[in-house]
Amino acid sequence: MSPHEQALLEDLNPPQKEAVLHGDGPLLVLSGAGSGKTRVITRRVAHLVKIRRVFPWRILAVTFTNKAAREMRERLLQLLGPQANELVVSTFHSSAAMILRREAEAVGLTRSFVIYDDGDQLNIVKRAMREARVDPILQPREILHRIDQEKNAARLPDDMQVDIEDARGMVVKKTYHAYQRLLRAANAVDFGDLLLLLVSLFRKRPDVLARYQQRFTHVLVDEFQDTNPVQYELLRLLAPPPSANLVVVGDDDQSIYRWRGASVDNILRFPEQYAGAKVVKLEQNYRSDQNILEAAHAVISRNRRRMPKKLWSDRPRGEHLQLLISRDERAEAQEVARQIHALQREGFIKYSGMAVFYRANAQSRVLEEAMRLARVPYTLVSGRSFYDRAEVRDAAAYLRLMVNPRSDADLLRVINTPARGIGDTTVERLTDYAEQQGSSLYEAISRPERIPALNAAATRRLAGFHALVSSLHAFAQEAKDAASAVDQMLQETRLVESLTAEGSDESLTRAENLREFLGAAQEFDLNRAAAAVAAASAALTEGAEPPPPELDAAPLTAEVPPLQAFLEQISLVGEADAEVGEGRVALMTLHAAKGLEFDAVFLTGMEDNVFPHSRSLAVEDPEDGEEMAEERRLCYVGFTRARRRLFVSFAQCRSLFGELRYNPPSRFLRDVPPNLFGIEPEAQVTPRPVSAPIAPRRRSYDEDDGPRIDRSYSQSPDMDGMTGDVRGMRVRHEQFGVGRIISADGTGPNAKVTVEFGGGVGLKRVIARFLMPG
DNA sequence: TATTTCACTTTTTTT
DNA sequence: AAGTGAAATA
Repeated sequence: MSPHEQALLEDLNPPQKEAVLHGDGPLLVLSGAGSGKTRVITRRVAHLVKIRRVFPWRILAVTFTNKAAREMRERLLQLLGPQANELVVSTFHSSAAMILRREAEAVGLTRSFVIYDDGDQLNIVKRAMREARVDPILQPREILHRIDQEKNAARLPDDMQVDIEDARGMVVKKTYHAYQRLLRAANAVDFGDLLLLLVSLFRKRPDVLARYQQRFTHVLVDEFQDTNPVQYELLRLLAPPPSANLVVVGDDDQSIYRWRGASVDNILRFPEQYAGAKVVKLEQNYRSDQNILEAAHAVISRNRRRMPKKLWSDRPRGEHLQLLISRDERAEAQEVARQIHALQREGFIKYSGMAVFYRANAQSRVLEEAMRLARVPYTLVSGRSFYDRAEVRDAAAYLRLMVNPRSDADLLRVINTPARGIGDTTVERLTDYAEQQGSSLYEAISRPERIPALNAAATRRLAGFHALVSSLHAFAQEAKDAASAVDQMLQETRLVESLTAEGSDESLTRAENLREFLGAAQEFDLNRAAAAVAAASAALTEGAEPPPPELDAAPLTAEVPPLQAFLEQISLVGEADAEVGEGRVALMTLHAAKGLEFDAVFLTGMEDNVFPHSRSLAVEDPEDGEEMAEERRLCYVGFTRARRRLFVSFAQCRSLFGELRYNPPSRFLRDVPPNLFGIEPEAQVTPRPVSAPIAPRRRSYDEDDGPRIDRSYSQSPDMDGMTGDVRGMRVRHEQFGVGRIISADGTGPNAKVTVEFGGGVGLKRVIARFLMPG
């Protein structure tokens, strides 16, 4: 074995080595959380290139999120040096977009097609509904959702099997038809199209498919459990069963995108589909201390349909999990901030090693406020908040219009931004005319005088707007980098000036955002230049043979003009990629947390209806449903992100949706054995089996119609978190019933509190951990 | 046409 | 509670 090879296999355990060394043919790597799967993928790629002499441009590594792609690219750069730049490492959507751009003509698009986001999609659906003259028995949102589902399932409108009796289905199908027509007319695609159009291209054109099959002899997929049918179909086309070199890596316990059409079956049935596939299990966890791992296992093991496996680790037991109980969501956020401070003061864990998770984005606001107040540096990892701001979207719409003036959705967005006296009436007449002519809006305003029912002023303004767009379009053809195009656009549209002129604080911030947008373009140009240099130097790398000229070895992005590439990044990547925030605590949703790890993790909002989400509880038999199973997996993902410290936190009430809601602690907390919180089973007042909760004494209390708290739960709370503002908090005690905290002393598991109980019991001093929130 | 007001929905998670 | 969209008003 060469020293090179030895270095690549160093510090890998036997199954990891097996996966890296696996020769040709399909391979399924079942990798538990924290079992080093990224390491396996990257080492395997390095091994392919360095030892097995596979050209890097023959390797396609697909991930699910941009974060994962970026991380993988970085690690490969370390392992391979500049050669790594020739690999194709990207998300499903961006690699599909790259290929689609090269083959645009074959699917009825031009190379300069644009990618529509959510909001654009909704507008198109509304238009499609009008044009298809469907009964509005379904809301546009609902229809869009169902169209998305069709796309996820790899079905075009004609593939939809709808019973003629099924009125709703027919509405969806008709709208879907019109929707696709509108997108094509606008030279635009949505997220789903990126995958679906590529699949249908590959199906219709074996010659095109063959080119890519020949090029990509090695395909690797990360997070395979989250692929949906289109994605799987794409893989099957590119790397056909049963014998292609397809490596899929995943963990059925971490499948959290069922709602988006992902199907766990893909991973469960892979060994059948690719008969003879080798299966490797990675079950040793290197990340989390025992207590954390056991808690995670306790939660996930209640799911029925799982691939058999159990993570193990030789890591120490570590610290106990900590439960934080607060009165409401503000107190919860404060408490989290306090604990963060404490951890930071201890000095073992830096801000950058901590993360706060929540189920839904709406929960982030309070947390942010508390962090700001407590002066905890944080970054909100929310995919794309910057690019979601109205002014930034306006700017992006102008850019897309520059590249592709036919993009009606973008044109409508900015036709009166900044205000130029083109009102709803004019727009309505314009769209009517364009629809009737079957032309794009841009085309229609090239001769506004032909539009009937428009007055002279409106005609003049439309002509002016047309001149603006066509001037920008002309500029875009020449633009040599993204920043100059953005700069030109900002100047000609006077977007910044009009905001500055408004003078309000808010509009000044928005103007600032636009300058930041220009900055983002400049940064993009710099990165692109650097990448070009790196790619050029890779070609000169010692020992790298030039690819045979008859083969397509060009980087997939080679011919894409800079402005288009920038737009693509905006649509597909968002800002999370920009900077993760050094020295800052990360705030994110549980979904965004997938694939990451932190020394300390705070899991907030651990309440039924929040997490598990109310939607998963709204089904007939929640505990049995696939919804609950997915929430459980999400909880598992959350727990297993933590290396050393895991804090779970809930609030006794929170204002949700405008009103105060009292939610019981999350059922997932009940699954965690109390000893993991540092509570010894002997210390329980009255131990009872979870399966047979005894009716509580104080019936009057439990007869309210609020949600029941399983009393077995009262064995577990650790009142450590109940520092600070506990006075006045309502609590409940096994024997004494409900009361209100008067005062508290001490901390930790033995903290005592004085409580005034009702029901004639009066003042009592009790140990805090025998109380539960009431 | 532009601006203001008021009723109304919205909150699951992301490419 | 806040942001959106439609109706009412200037």
